[in-house]
Amino acid sequence: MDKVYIIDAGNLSGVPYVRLGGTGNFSVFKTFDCGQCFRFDPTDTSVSSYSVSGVALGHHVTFTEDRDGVTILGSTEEEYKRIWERYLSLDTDYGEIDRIVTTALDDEGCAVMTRAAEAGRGIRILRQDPWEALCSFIISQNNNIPRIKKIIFSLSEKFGEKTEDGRGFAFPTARALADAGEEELFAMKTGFRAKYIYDAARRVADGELDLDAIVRMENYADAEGELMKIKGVGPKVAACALLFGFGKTEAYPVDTWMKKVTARHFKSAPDPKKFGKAAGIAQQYLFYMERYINEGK
DNA sequence: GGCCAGGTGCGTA
DNA sequence: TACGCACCTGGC
Repeated sequence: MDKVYIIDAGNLSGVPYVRLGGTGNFSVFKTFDCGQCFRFDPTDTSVSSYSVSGVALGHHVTFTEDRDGVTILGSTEEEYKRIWERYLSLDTDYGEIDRIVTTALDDEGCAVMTRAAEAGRGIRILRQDPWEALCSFIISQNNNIPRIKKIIFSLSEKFGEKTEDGRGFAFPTARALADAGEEELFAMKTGFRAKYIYDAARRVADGELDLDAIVRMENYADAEGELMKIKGVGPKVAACALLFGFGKTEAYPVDTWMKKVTARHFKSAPDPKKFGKAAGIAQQYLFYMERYINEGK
């Protein structure tokens, strides 16, 4: 298992950067291509390197991978340790997670999971902001990724704070969206989801729903139940929010892709409980394998 | 022009 | 409990 370490840090025309080594088990491409996050776009896709840029946790950054490692442009060494190491889950031992994922099922299931883990190796579950994850996956329902991104971008542009470097916009707070009101949200092309976003924003802004308390909840069903009080939040949206924003790695979102992959490779759907806290990563590996197959590569 | 997209709520049996 | 169907919008 590779241990990620800082190679060096410095400034590039006034913009701070950190270079990381030991990133063999971290793929920028797969992490930002697996549909967990809607705020990053590819900015450099040349043969020898790959970059994505976007806003997370209120900061605008660029993540670049090449054969030497990963560079974070827009981050000091201090910010890496305080923010990005955790955001990217680079503090987590994925070797151990992969071991669980590939050994938890029966022989046939393990064979499938071994292939899935190979396909998805390098994916990291991002630790995103709880509110942003919740709101983003409400928007994602019955929707496609380009349009989800577009809606989130325009919501951020209109109701979010500008980032420090002035290159992007933070995701709007629940208070900002609650104050905007349902009609304003509808005007942002959110469609029938406007009332759902508004319901979520209002509950969070009013303190009726305490997202930090949900982060601290030990019991998954309790956390899921709390989120599902919101209109428009069912098991799938709750699972995505809990996995990508609330640190609940036992969450196992089942969507149309997962139904396809399950039907294709398993006699009967695997029981996510068997993966324990690794269920979310198992799900991501299966999901990624299915998308990879469908892209015909 | 109709169908579909990383679901959910609601009405009906 | 278990279905079927509508839902905003944009892209094909």
